[in-house]
Amino acid sequence: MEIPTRYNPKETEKRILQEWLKSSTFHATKKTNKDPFSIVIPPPNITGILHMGHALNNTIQDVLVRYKRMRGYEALWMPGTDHAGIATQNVVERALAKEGKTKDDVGREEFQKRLWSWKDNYGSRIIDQLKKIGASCDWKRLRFTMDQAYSRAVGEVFLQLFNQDLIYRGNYIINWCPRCKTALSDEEAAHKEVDGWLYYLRYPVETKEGDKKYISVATTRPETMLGDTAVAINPKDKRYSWLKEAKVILPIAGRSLKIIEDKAVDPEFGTGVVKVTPAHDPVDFQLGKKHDLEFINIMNEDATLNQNVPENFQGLDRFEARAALVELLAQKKLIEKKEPYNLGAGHCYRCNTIVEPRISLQWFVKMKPLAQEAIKVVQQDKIKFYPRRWKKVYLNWMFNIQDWCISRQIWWGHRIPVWYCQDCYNPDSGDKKGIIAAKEKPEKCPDCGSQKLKQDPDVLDTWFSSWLWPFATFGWPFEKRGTRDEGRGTKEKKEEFEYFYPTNTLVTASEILFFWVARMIMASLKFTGKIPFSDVIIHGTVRDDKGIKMSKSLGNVIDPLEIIDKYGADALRFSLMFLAASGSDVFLSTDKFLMGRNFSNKIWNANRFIFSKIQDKKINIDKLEYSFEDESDAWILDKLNKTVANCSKAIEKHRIDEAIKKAYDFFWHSFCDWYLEIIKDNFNQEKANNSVFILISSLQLLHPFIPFITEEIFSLIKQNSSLPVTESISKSGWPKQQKIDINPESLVIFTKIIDSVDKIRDLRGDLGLGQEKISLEVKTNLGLREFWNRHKGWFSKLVAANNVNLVDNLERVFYQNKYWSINLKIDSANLDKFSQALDKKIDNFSSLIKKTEGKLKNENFIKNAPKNIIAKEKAKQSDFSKQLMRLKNLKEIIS
RNA sequence: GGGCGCAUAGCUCAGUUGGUUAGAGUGCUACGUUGACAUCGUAGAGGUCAGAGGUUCGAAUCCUCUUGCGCCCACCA
Repeated sequence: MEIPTRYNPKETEKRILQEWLKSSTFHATKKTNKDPFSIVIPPPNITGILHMGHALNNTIQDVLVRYKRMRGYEALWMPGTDHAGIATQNVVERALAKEGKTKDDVGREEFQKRLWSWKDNYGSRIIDQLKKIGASCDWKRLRFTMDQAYSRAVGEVFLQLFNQDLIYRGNYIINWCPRCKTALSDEEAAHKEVDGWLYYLRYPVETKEGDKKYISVATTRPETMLGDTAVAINPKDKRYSWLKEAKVILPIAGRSLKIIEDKAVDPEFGTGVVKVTPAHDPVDFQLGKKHDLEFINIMNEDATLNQNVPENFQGLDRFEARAALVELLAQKKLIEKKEPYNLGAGHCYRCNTIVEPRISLQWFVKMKPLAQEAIKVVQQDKIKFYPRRWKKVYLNWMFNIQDWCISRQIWWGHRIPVWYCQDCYNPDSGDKKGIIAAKEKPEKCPDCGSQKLKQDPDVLDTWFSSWLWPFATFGWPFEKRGTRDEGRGTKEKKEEFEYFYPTNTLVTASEILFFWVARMIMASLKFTGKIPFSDVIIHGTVRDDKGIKMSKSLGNVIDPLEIIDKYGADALRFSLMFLAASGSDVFLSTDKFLMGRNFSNKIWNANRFIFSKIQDKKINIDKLEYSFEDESDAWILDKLNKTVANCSKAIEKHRIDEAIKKAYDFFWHSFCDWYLEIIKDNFNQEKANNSVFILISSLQLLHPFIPFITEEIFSLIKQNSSLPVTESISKSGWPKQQKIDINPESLVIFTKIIDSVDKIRDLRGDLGLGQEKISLEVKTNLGLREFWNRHKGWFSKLVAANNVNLVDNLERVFYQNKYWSINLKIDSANLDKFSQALDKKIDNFSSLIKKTEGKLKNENFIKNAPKNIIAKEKAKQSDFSKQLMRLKNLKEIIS
C-alpha cells in the first residue's frame, strides 16, 4: 500500500468530521460513574461568520474539552447561538432596504417573519464553521437564545426581578443610537476620543442693576444650547456671585435661563460657567433633577431637532444643526472663540454612530444588590480568572456598577413581558400601579379592573438573555410537577443540570467581561444560587503582524476558513495554540500557519516511516506492549512520561501554549529526531512495538490540539495492525505514566551518548569536515564496552563515521565525559578554522571559570548560599576546568 | 482623572516561588536529497534581558524612579 509523502488535510478533515457527526462522538449525558466536566460556548451571533477570534476562542475550549474527555470525564461542551438583537435587525433591515422598504413599511409582524426566516437560512452558518475547525461540541444540544424553552427562562427572570423590585421603569437619560433608534446600555456605548472643538458661547445677561453684558460658556456640542434651561456656577466662585441675581437669556431661543450653583462645576474648566441641558447630558440631567430644572427634549429619535427648537432648525440633523447654529451665532457675534478639543464620546457598539444622551422612558435593572454576591465569590476565589489580573478589573467594575438599561426599541428579541393599563398607569408616578408583568397577556388590570391593556412594544437587551446562558441552556427553570409548563423531560433535565452545573471553565475575550461574564455571575448566583463556572480564561485579541487588531473594516483579517482550506484545521489550531500565550494577544500572518502544516506533515511521515518498516519486515502488531531491548527504549519512554506529566500539568493550569510546545517538542525532537533515527537500521519486532506505542501515546497527547490528523492516523494504525483499540482516539484515554524497567544510571549513560553525538557533530562543523566520513576511537572502561557495542551502529551513522573502535589509549581527546573519551581520526581538516573555534571555546570556558571562581571565593556566597547551590557551582567549576584543560591540550596537539 | 498591564535574539514570544553557559518558533547563513519527511536534516551567527538606582552572597526575575508603548474605567461642560 502506497502512502503519499504529503499529508492531505482537506480530504481527511472532511471525512473525519462526517464520522464524528454521524456517530455523535461528542454527545455527553449524565453518567453516574464518571466525573462531569462542562463548558458552555460563548454563543456566537447568528449574524456572525467565523473569524480568527472565534477560532482562537473555540480552539481553546476544544482543547480543554477533548483533554478532559480523554482523561475520563463526561465532558460536555454546550453549543449555541445568540439572537443578537440589534445586529440581526440591522442585517435584515439592510436586506429590506434593497427592496426599497423599511421595517415600518412592512410592519412588525411581517418584519419578524423576515427575521426568523433570515435566522433559519443563515443563522447556523457559524455553527457549520465551528464544526469545520473541529469543535467537539455536543451538537445534539444546540441552543438558541430565542428558543421557546430559553425564552421561558428570560421571562421567568424578568418576573422575578420585577416582583422583587429589582427592575423599574422610568424616565432617565440613556445612550441613544440615532441610527439604530434604540436605547443602549452604558456598556454598549463605547467611549472613544473624537476630534472636535470647544466653543465659547456668549449668553446675554442683564444684571440686577440693569447693565447688559455677556457671560461666556464652553461647550463641545453647541446644538444642545437650544435645550438649555439653566447656567451653573460653582458656589465658591466669587467671580460670578453677581450672576445669581442677574437674568440670563438664551440666544436664538430667547428664553431666560435659571442660574444655579453646584459643586459639580469646576471653576478651572472653561470659563467656570456651565450651560445646563438637562435633557441631553448625563451630568446636566443630574443637575436638572437636583435643582428642579425644566427638561426640554430637543431631538427626535433620529437625532434631528424637533419642534421644541426655533422653526428654522427643526428637522436638521444634530451635526447640520451644529454647523448652522455656529454660523448664526458667529454672525451675531455670540461666539467668543473656539479651541480644538478632544472629547470622549459614546459610540454605538453595533454601528459606531455617536450616541446621543437622551431622556426616555426605559426599563432598568438595579445592579448593586446583584453585585454583592458576585463580588464576594470572586474575592474568595470561588471563581478564578486566568490571567489573574482580570480579577482586579472585574472587581473594580463591580464596585462601581451602575443600573442596567435593558429595554430596546427594536423588534428582534424577547418582548418585554409587561402590559400597561391604559386607565390607571402613570409612567411619572414611580410606582407599579397599572403595570402588569406576566408570562401571558392578563385579562384585566389587577389595580382597576380595566381591560384596556397594552403590551410594552420594546424588547429586552440581548445580554438580558445571554446572562442566563450557563443555566438556561440546561433547561432552567425546571417547572414544578403538575404545572402546565412541565415537559416530559423535566426530571431528566433537572438531574442533568445538577450533574453538569456549575460548569467548569468559561473561555472568553476581555471585551465581553462586563457585558457577559460579570452578568452571568450575578444572574447565576441570583437565580440558581450557584456560581456559573469556577474558572474564567480570558484570552487575548487577534492582531495582524503589525499588531493592529484584525477587523473587517480595516481589511487586515486573515480568514480562518481560507487557512483551513489551504493548510487544514489542524494547522490553524496548532499555530493558534502555539502562539497564544496565556492571555496575551496573538499576532498573525499567513506564514505563521506553516508551522502547523509542517508539523502535521511530520506526524504523517513518522507514521508512514514506522508502518513502511513494519510492512517491510512483515511484522504483526497485535498488542500494545513495550519492551526494554536497550537503553534507547527506556530513554524515549522516560521522555514520554515526563512529557505526559508536563503536558497535563500545563493544561490543568490553562497554559495551553506550554502544553502544545511540550508535546510538539517531544514528538519532533525526541521521538523523530532521535528515537526513530536510532532504530532506523535496527528495526525489529520490539522496536516496532515500541515505536507504535510511542506513536499512539503521542497521538493521544496531541489529539486535543490537532484532532483530525491524530484521529486519522489512529485509524490508519487500526487498519494496519491487529491492535484492539477504540473506535475514536477521543475515547482511547490519555497516556499513562509507564514503569521504566532499567536502572537509573544506564539512563544517564544513554543521555551521554546522545550528548556525544551532538558534540561530535559540533566538532565536525568546527573542523570543516563537510561530508567527509571519519573514524572514531572510544576509550571507556570495560563495563561500558558492551554498551558501546550495542549502540555504535546508529552512533556512527548519526555522526557520519565509518567506524567506531574501542581502544585502550587515545592519542588525543576531542570529547570527554565521566564515562568515556573520544578521538576523531581525520584525514583532512580545516585546522585554521578549527583552531579559531577552539580559541573561542577556550575563551568561553575561561570566562565561565572566572565567574564561578569569583563566586566560590566570595565568603558571603559560601556563608549564605544554600549548600546545593554551592555544590552545583563547585561541580561546574571542576567540569569547566576539565573542559578547558582538554581544549588546551587539543589545541597544542593540533598546532 | 483613576486603574491595570507590557518592554528579553531581525520578528512573535517562553523563562513558574531570585541560583541555566538566558530558550523556542520563525527569519537569516553554511552544508547536506541513493527508501519517513526539503512541508526535511545538521550546524552556525544573532541578546550589555528598555534605562538608572536599590535590596541580596547572587537579579531577566523583587523594590523605587525614568522613558516608551498598550488596554480598561470615568459626568471637566
